[in-house]
Amino acid sequence: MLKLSKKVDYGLIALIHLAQNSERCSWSAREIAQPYNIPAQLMAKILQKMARSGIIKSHQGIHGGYALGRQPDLINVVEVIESIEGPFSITNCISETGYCVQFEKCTIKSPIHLLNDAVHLILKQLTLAQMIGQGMMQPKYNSDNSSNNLVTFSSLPIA
Amino acid sequence: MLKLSKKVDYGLIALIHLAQNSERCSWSAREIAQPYNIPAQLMAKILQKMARSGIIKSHQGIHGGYALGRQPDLINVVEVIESIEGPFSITNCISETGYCVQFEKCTIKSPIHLLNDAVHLILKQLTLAQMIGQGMMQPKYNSDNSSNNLVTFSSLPIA
DNA sequence: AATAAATCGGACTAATTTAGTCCTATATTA
DNA sequence: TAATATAGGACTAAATTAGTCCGATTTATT
Repeated sequence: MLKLSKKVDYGLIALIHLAQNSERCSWSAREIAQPYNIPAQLMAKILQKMARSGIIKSHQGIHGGYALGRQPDLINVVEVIESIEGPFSITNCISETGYCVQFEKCTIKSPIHLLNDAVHLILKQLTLAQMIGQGMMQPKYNSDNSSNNLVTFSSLPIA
Repeated sequence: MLKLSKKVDYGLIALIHLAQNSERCSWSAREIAQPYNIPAQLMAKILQKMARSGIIKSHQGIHGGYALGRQPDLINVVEVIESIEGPFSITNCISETGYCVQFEKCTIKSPIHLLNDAVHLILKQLTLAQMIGQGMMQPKYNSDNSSNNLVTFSSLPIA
C-alpha cells in the first residue's frame, strides 16, 4: 500500500551521504553502502541508475566512484524515484502499457488521477537540500486539526 | 513504488457504487463486483473488511448485502485504505513491529516521516463525496508551473 | 421445517513484484 | 600488468498482493 521501496530508501540515503560528505569527490558503492548495512552490490545497481539519469556522476577505474551531479536543491524525490523505478504513478492504469479489465467502467479514474497529481507534487517539492536541512528534526503534524493546515486536497487546481 | 493496491481500488469502486445507487439499500457482493469485472469472492472479502470498520453496514441472510455506513462526506480515502490493509504508512520503518537494519544510522527517518504525514493528509482530505462530485472530470494539473500551486511541501507545519 | 441465497472468516494457492546475487566486460590508475 | 572500480544483463530468493476454496452462520421465503 503506497510504500516507498527499499531501493528508493537506499538511493536517498546514498544521496544524503554524498551531499553531507562532499569534501571527498569520489565515494565507491561499497563505501556508501557499508555504514548503513546496505548490500554493496545492490547499492551499486542503484547508484548506476541514478548516474544514468544525471542525479549523480560517476567515474570508473581504480579510484572511481560517485559524487552528486547537481546542487542538492536541484534534486527532488520524484526524480530519484523515477530514476530507480521508472515513471511515477500511484496506480497501474495511469502509466501502464498493459490492459485493465475495469478500465471502461472504472469510476475511480478521475479521482485517482487527482490523487496521483497531488502526491506527485509533494514528492517533486521535496528536495535533497530540504531533506538535509531537516536533519534529525521530528515533524509534529497534528492530524486532528487539519483545518488549520495549508495543504489541502481541494486546493489542487482542477480543470 | 507507492502504488495503490487493487483491493483498495476495488473498495473505492464499491463505495462509489453504493453511494450512487443508494435508492436500493442492499447490494450483494456479487452484484457490486459484476459490472466492473471484479472477482466476486474477492469483492466479498473487501466488503467484509469495510463493514468491520463501519464504513459500510452489512446484513446477512437471503436478501442480505451492503449499504454505506455513513454519509459520503464522512468517508475518506485513508479510512478505506486502513480498513482494507491496516495502518497507513509510506514506509516499513514507521509502523513496523519488525526490525530495520538501517534504523540506528538511518538518515532519512525524519524526511520520510514528513512525506508520510503529507501523503496521509492528502488521502484524509479526499472524501467519497468529493470523488463522486468529480464524476468524470479530468484533472488538468500543469506540472511545469508548480509555483502557482497552493499545495506545497514546505507549507506542512514542522516543529 | 426446509431451502436458497447471502455474509463471515480462516486457510490456502497463484501470481506478481521487490530484493538481492552472480558473473562477465570495461575503464582507470599506480 | 595488476588491482579496484563502474556497467549492466541474467538470474534466484523473498515478500507481498491477488485470488480461490470451503465450511459455518444468518435470514427471508416457500
